[in-house]
Amino acid sequence: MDKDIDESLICKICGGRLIGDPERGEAFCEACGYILDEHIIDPGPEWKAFDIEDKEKRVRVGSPITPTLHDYGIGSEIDYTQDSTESVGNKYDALRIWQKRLRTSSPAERSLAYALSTINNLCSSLKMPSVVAETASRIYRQLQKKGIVKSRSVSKVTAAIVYLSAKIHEVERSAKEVSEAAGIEVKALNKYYRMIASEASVDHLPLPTVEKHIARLANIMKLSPKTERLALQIFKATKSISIHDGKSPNGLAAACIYIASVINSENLPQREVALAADITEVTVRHRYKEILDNYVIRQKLKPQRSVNNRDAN
DNA sequence: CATTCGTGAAGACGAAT
DNA sequence: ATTCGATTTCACGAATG
Repeated sequence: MDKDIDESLICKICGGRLIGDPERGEAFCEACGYILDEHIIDPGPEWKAFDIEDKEKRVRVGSPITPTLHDYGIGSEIDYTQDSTESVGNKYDALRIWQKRLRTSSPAERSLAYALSTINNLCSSLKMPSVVAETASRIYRQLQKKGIVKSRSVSKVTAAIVYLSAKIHEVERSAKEVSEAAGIEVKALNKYYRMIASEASVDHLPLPTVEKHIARLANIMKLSPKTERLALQIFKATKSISIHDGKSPNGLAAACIYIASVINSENLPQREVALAADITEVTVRHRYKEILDNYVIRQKLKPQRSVNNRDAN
């Protein structure tokens, strides 16, 4: 049964047999106890570059690092068994102590570890892609360095950071959703969000989001592609005039969808779009009335009647 | 009956003072 | 810090089909 042992299953130190799976870094030598690698190596892609920053930062070495762990997942401890019998053993004892201190003993590190696990929990309960948690973790580190998080509620700070991170990655959730998942007040979330958004060095929040709201709402209420396209069309057509200023993007998106559904005779109840957009029917009514008051919606059955753009400038 | 529409009062928020 | 204006929400009733 030894014949199917290949080269990689031989211990490089003593020539003994390796137990386990060396491909995943989980193997150790039967004879001398040598551990091939103490890390579990993800055999998948070593890193994913979501943006330029990631491309610069990630190196093609070692197990994938992640900002979501307080030591970036690269923590290791100096083995007690190795070298401890040599004359320099005391040196290693000292190193071991220092390493322990650096890893978990400083208050900053401890709170960081706690905050990052809070972030991870929040992101997973909101079903967000892992990149959101990673960005959130990076932001948290930034703010901790600047002393922003000191003496502030961890749950509120982390919630606000996740909220911001979701915006950055264009998987925005409503303030209500995030605050519920974090177990804090919506008002507190917004307060901390404002503070954090101004402190964190986030270059550009991705553009205004009415179009994205339409796409998101269309997605969650399973709108027909036809209606979604029409809703977008309506928004673009009405965008130029002043009626959109200062209105909530949600309301605009909901109104466009509602109008589109009526035109396509899908006739969604206002209640449904309002519910999906997390606003009230009244707001939907206001927006859609404004749009109808200012624009003539051309019936598609009689396209020859009206002209395309009555409002050139 | 369900849905839609209109309205005043009230809360929340941002801008201006 | 307070005031003011606009927006959104709530609560209600009426109109529509």
